[in-house]
Amino acid sequence: MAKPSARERILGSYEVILADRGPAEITLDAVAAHAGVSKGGLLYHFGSKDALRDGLLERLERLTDDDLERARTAPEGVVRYYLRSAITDVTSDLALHRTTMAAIRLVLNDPTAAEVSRRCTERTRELMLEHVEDRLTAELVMLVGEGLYMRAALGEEATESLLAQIDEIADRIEAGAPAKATIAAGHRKN
Amino acid sequence: MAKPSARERILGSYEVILADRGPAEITLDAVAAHAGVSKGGLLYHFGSKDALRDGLLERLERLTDDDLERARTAPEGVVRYYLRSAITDVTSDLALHRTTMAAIRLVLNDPTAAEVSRRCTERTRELMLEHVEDRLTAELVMLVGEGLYMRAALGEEATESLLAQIDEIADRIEAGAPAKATIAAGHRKN
DNA sequence: TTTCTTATACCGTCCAGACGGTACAGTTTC
DNA sequence: GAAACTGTACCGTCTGGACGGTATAAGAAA
Repeated sequence: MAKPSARERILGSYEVILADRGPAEITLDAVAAHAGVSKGGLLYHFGSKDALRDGLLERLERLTDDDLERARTAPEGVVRYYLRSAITDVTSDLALHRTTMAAIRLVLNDPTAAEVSRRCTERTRELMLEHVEDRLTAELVMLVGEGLYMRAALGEEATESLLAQIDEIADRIEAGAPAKATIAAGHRKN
Repeated sequence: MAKPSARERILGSYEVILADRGPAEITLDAVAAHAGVSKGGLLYHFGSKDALRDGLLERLERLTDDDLERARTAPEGVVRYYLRSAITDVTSDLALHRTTMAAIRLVLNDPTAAEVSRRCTERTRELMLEHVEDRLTAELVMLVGEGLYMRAALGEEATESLLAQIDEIADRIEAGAPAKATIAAGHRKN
């Protein structure tokens, strides 16, 4: 990967600036400069700022699907895989994490772009539901994960100390879940 | 209450636009129009856009402190109070919620303003630590709450169905905590 | 083999409009 | 009569985006 295509580089710069400096500082000039490309060059690949946004969201969806596939086959199970990556990603340089951070910033800046992000969450939730005993467990795992992403987005230090406690977290969250066969002994919603 | 001062109205409009439409659409003109005030009038009260931001963050800090005081004396306990308001606030029109949403959008747009928000989180965490048995419990409660705020900020529908499950959520999270006192049995107060 | 054509991948400049902010004179409200 | 505005006019800067030009390489045509 000595030389990623200019297009990829531009998209990467877009993400980095979004994730590190926030939407307030994202301009075509800034992206072009960071990517080592002229503004004209940038506009050759992405005809508008909106196209840049669409490119990011597209990438987010692709990377998320890849990650869900990895989660599905993770030996530790979906719950622990999800929690682990929500914690680890904060410091790791996984492409998905950077893309996610950028997307969060983007969507919170301009709520009209929220659909893709919602779709990604929804798919994660579906996968989670297939792998836990009840709805509440899935909900809590998701919420803890979203909390971690929130912290990362707010620029708080990584909570790496949680890494060693993943098993305990998962155990606690699953603690009250009904045993395998039946769903929720009191309330079920449709 | 029939007529809040123009200053308060302006700040309110600033919050509403931030929370509903996002930082991308916040301009002095938009705020002035929404508040029913001329641009000159706006600038009379807030000499610059930054002053508007500072006003919001100041209000956030004040409302947060008020809320922490309420949490401290809530009969259901800090944990349940915190979870309940993180769920309820999504739909309720409490001033704190709107201010928080606006602040989240603001901070994620311009990370340099993150300090106040961090301070509020820190104070909440401290209170939480005083009222739970161990660190992990506090951490999980906070994370679930932050997850809920994240969802609200992303514009997802309120998870009101969780309201009925607050006790179960709290029980699960506290499940593995070293038992200093009876926790799961009933509401514990301090 | 040289020339012409076409496609791709850019560069650099320019411009209209938006935005933050200033200035200030006039008007209403307390 | 002061404080709290309104309204208008204006300025400098930044930004997105349009546009025309350039370099290069690969084929097709002569």
